[in-house]
This record gives sequence, C-alpha cells and structure tokens, in this order.
Amino acid sequence: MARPPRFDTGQLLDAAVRLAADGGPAAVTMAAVAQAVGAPSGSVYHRFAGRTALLAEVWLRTTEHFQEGCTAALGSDPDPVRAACATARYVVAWSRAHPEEAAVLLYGARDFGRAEWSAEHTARAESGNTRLFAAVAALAEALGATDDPARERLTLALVDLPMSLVRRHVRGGRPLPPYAEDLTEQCTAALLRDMHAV
Amino acid sequence: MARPPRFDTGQLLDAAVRLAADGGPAAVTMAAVAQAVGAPSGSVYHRFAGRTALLAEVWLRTTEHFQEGCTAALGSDPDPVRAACATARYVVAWSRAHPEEAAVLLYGARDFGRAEWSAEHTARAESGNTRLFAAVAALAEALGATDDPARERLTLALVDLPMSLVRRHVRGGRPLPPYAEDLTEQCTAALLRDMHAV
DNA sequence: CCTGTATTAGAGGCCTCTCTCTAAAACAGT
DNA sequence: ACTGTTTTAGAGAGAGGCCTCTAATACAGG
Repeated sequence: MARPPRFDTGQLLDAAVRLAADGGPAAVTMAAVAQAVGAPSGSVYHRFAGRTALLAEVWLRTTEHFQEGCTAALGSDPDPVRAACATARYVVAWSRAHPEEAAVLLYGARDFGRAEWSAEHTARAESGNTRLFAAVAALAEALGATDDPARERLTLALVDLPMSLVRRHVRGGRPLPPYAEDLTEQCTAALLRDMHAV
Repeated sequence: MARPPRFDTGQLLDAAVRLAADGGPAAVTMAAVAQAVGAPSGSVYHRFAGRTALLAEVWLRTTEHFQEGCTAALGSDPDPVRAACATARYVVAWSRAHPEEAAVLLYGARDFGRAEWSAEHTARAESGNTRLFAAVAALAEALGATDDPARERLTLALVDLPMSLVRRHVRGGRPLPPYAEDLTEQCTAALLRDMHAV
C-alpha cells in the first residue's frame, strides 16, 4: 500500500549513536546522520521532527536499553549484597558489549538538549528514571540504608563507580580490560561491607 | 605606551567557563563570550587565535588550577592512607569552592576540541597529566599497589569516586550536600582498607 | 603636542547547519 | 492498469557562527 522505506528509524539512530560516540553530541547533526547512512536530509526529517527530537531519541533509546537490564539485575537475587554486586557487574558488562552506547551514556541528558525536549520525551525520561530509582530504593531499604548519605553511598557503589571505570577507558578510546568486571565487583563489595560498620 | 586593555584574558576565560558550565562546551562560541563581557568579537580574536585556542585555554586553565592543589594533597602526608583521604576530600572541597570550573572538569579534553589543538596546547595538557600521574604512582607504590587492577582501584578511590559524587549533584544543578566531604573520605578509606585483603 | 603601539570597534564574507517545500518514485490492494 | 499512500530525493531559504579586515581610539614617552 506504500513505498517501502530504505532507511528506518533504528538505522538512523544507530548512525547517530556512532556519531555521538566519537564526536560528542555536537557531532550529531541532521546532515551528518543523513550522510552516514547515504540518505538525503529530507529522509531524516521524515523520521524525526527536528534535531531536538533526534537527540532526545538517541538519549532515550540508549538509556532505556541500559536501564532494562539494570532494573532486572537489581532484583535478580534475594540477597541484597549479591544483587548489588550483580548490578555493578552488569554495568561494566553492558558497556563492554555496547561501547558506542556506553559512550553516549557518559554524557548527560542535558548535553542532548533536554531543555528543549517535548513534554512526551521528558515524560519518557522521567518514567525510566523513577522506575530505576524505585528499584534502587528497594535495595537500599533491604540494606538498611535509611539516611541520605547511606543512600548516596549505595548509588555510588552500584552505578557511579562502575561508570567511572568505564569512563576512564572509553574516553581514552581503549577497550575495557579483562579484569574490569572483577575489579568493579570487589570495589562495590568493599563499599557495601563497610557501610554498616560506620 | 599603548592603549590600556578593557577586556583581559582572564575575564574572557571566566565568561567562557561560565558559559561552558551551564550549556556545555557547545555553548562556548566566540560571539557568546564577547556578548557575555560586552565586548565586540574582534576583542576576543585579539586574545585568542580562534575558537580552538579559546576552548583549549578554558580546559587547560581549569585542569591546571585543579591539579595544582591535587598534587599538593597527594604528597601532603607521609602516611599514604591519610594522603589518599586528604586528596579525596580535596576533590570535593575544590568542586564546592569552584562549582563552575567543576562543571567544566566533568567533561573531557575531547569535548573541548582536543583533536584540533596546537602542539603547544597538547604539550601543556600532557605535562600536567604526567605530573599528576607521577604523584599517584608514588602513592601507589607506598600502598603496595603494584599490578594494573590495584593501581586502577587506587585511581578510582582517589579521583573518580569523588568526581562521581560531584557529578551527581552538579549535573542536577544543585549544590553539594554538607556531608559530601565526609562521605567521600569514608568511601575512599573503605576502598583502600580492603585493597590488601584481596 | 606629537608619535608609536596596543587595543577596541564593528562591518562583512564565507561556511555550515536547520528546516521547508515540491516533485518523483515505489509499492499494495482493487 | 489505476489509485492512494508512504517514502525518497534534493534544491533552496534563512539563521547563526567563525574569522578577517579596516578604521578609530586611548594611552606612554619624548
């Protein structure tokens, strides 16, 4: 009933992610994406309302992809310490498997123009965040982390520390070393072990 | 013997840092900097060879400012564990005192156009890095961190973990909580304490 | 006061990017 | 074959940013 598409949304987003990974969000221009897949600029505008929408989709698809497995890992084990370690491992393993998307994740939503997003895109971002926060909060309660510093320490151990390890290597353009997952898990365990002692 | 300057280099860099802090490196345009201080664009070009040079100076002045106190903190105490904790505290305290520069530091040199820097700027960046690496390496040896994973764990404890804490708040636009320094020091201590146990 | 120099002042060219608009193309169903 | 719909295809306007260039300006020293 209609002409078949030569360039679909996923293909364009893939190209945009690649551009963002090795050039930062500023390198994601409509012209660059079009050229990367060999399409005229009109085809990109047919899929996305504008550059703002494209950047929002790049960010949202990547974070949602990441958060999907992350929330799963957070609830993967009845023992909260083991669940935390599994989550930390997941962050590193996911980044190893998806280095370009990991490079996107090292930026923030603001770098992808969050201030100008549509209400729909903003809502999607908040929805994903609240779901992840809920899973972290549940784990925090299971670990007895009741006050703000303790909750923040948990977040550091779960997400920020693994991401830092990833950042150090991805930003340098090198692949993650083989011991990355083990190192991350040890650090996370160390941060959780001493939490009750203080 | 000459007309006195109305806009000096430091003033222009201050404006550029402010723009970068709340708009990312992309917001640092020659026109924006000129407008921010009320100067014509020609005055900006009189101080900087071009946008590439301006971005490089923004990054280098900020990192050098940060590294100055950082290397001092690394050698501030003969006991390596105490020196490490002092360094971690310094990272947070410096960010609290200089929130705009801290926001710049959360990006990377690549985001400030490192690929197009002059040889001179690149050399300055490497010089600062090697000095800092040397101080970290000395501390690593004092702590018995000989292999790659142990050295990386030390770097995480010293710099990356404090920076993560800063990132979480600065990126959200909020000030650092009062307990930030204490929390950071506890986390750093926990990571170092268990290092020998593994 | 006169001269030399560093700086301001801003107009204007060039380039890139965003976005719009029109026309053509390719296919499914009748 | 015809129709309707989606998509490609690409030209072109408008805006903004980088950079250059020339003229004017303000001061120090003789």
